[in-house]
Amino acid sequence: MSRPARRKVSDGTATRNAILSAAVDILHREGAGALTMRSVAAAAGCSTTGVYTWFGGKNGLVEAIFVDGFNRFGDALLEDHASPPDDRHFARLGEDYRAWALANPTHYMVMFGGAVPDFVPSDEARIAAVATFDHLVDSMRRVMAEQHIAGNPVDIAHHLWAGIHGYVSLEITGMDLADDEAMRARRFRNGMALLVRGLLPSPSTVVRTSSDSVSSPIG
Amino acid sequence: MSRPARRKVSDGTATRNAILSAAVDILHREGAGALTMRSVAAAAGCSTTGVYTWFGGKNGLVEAIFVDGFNRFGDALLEDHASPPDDRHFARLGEDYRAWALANPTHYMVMFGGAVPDFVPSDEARIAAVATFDHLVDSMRRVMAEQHIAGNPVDIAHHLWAGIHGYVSLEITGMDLADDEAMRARRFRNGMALLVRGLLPSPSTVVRTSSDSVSSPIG
DNA sequence: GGGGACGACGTAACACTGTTACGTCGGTTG
DNA sequence: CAACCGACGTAACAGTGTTACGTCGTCCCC
Repeated sequence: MSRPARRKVSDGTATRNAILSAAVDILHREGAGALTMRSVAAAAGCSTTGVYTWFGGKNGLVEAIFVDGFNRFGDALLEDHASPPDDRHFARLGEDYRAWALANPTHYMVMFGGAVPDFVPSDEARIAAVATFDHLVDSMRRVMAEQHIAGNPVDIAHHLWAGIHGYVSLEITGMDLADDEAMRARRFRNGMALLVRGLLPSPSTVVRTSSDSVSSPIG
Repeated sequence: MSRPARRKVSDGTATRNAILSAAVDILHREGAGALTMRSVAAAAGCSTTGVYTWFGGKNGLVEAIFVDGFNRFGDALLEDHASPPDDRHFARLGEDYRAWALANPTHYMVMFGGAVPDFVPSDEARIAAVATFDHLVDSMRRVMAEQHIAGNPVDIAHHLWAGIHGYVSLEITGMDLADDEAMRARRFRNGMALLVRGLLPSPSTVVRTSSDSVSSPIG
C-alpha cells in the first residue's frame, strides 16, 4: 500500500465493493449464519479466493461489514445531529436509532452484539466506529452548553447510548416480553423520556430545587 | 417421555450432565467459536453421536446452555430478591447482575446476545428464562407497594432491566470506550443510581430538596 | 426363563465451512 | 521489450454439523 497501486482496465475496488455489498445483502436477508465465503463469492460473481485477495479472510470481511455498518448507521443519525436541538432532539435521535437498528437487526448485532463468533474488530475499525459516538457527544455538548447544564458530556452521552442500546438490543434478540410492536414502541418512548429527563434536567428546575452548582444529577 | 423411562445400570442423565457441564466449561474458557460437537463430546468422554442422543443437535445443546445459564444467573440474583428491600436494593441487584455477566461473558452473550448464529430458543426455553425476569418484577412490585409508588411494575422492571443490560452488553462487547475498569464501574454505578432515582422517585425525597439521599453527583 | 423391543451408544460417511498452495493471465514498470 | 506482480480461478486441506447404520445391554411381556 506504500507504493502507488497498479490499476487494471477497470478500477479494482469495483469488485471489492461488489463483494462487500453482496455480503451486506446476504447478512441482511439471511442472517449471520448464512454469511459464507462461498455464498458471498457466488453472489458477487467471483471465486472464493477473490474475497481473500480483497479482505484477507472472513475476519477482514466481517470487519469491513462492521465499518460499513457504522458508516450507514452514522448517516442515518446525521441529520439528527445536524438539526438545531430543541425539546424533542434526543427523542428523535432515539427513534431514528431504534428505527435503523430494527430495520438492520443482523447488521446491528454484528456491530454491537458479537454475532460472528471469534470476530474482534481491529483498533482501526474501532476508531472508525467511535466516530458515530463522537457525533452523539458533540450533540450532547452543544445541548448542554445552550441549556447551561453542568457535567461531563462524554459520560452523559454514554448513559444515553447505553440506555437506548439496552432497549434495542433486548428487542432485537427477542428477550423483551412485549405483546406487540405497539407495546415495544410505547416502552421505548417512555424509557427515552425518562432517560432524557433524568440526564438533562431543565436548568430552571435545577436552579430552583438546589442552591449549589453540582445540583445537576449528572456531573 | 409418556411411558416410564427405561434405566440402564447408571442413571442415564449422568452422561447428559457430563456433556452439558463440558459444554458450559468450553464456552466459558474458549468462547462460542470453540463450542464444537466434537470438542464437547471429547471433553465429556463420549462420541459425537452421544451429544445427539441427549440434545438432538447443536441447537438443542445451545438451548440447554441457554436454560442452564438463566438458572445460574437467577441463582446469583436470588438473595437480592429475597432480601428485604432497602435504599440500596436495586443498586445491589445491579452490581450482582453486572458481576455475574462480566464473570460469564460468553454465557451471557449466548443468553442475550445471539452469540451462536441461527440459534433461536424454543418457547419452552424462553418461558424458563422469563422466570428470572419474574423475580425482578416481584421485587419491583414489593418495593412499589411499600413505598406507595404508582405505575406498572412490569414496565418499570423492564426499564430497569433494559438499562442494566445496556451497560453490561456494551461493556462485554468492548464497545464502551472506557479507559479502565474503574471508569466502567463508576459509570455503571452512576447510571444505576440515575435509573433507580428516575424509576422509583422516593416520596420522601420528592418532597425534600435534591440534596438528600440520592443527590450525590453522577457522572 | 426366553424373545422381542428399544434406548444408548460408536463408526464412518455425507455435505459444507474457512483457508491455502499453485498456476495463469494481463497490465504496469524498468 | 522483458520482468514483475497483483488479480484472479482450480483444487485441495482440515474441521464443522449431521446422519445412516450397526451393536450392545437392559427392560418388558409372554
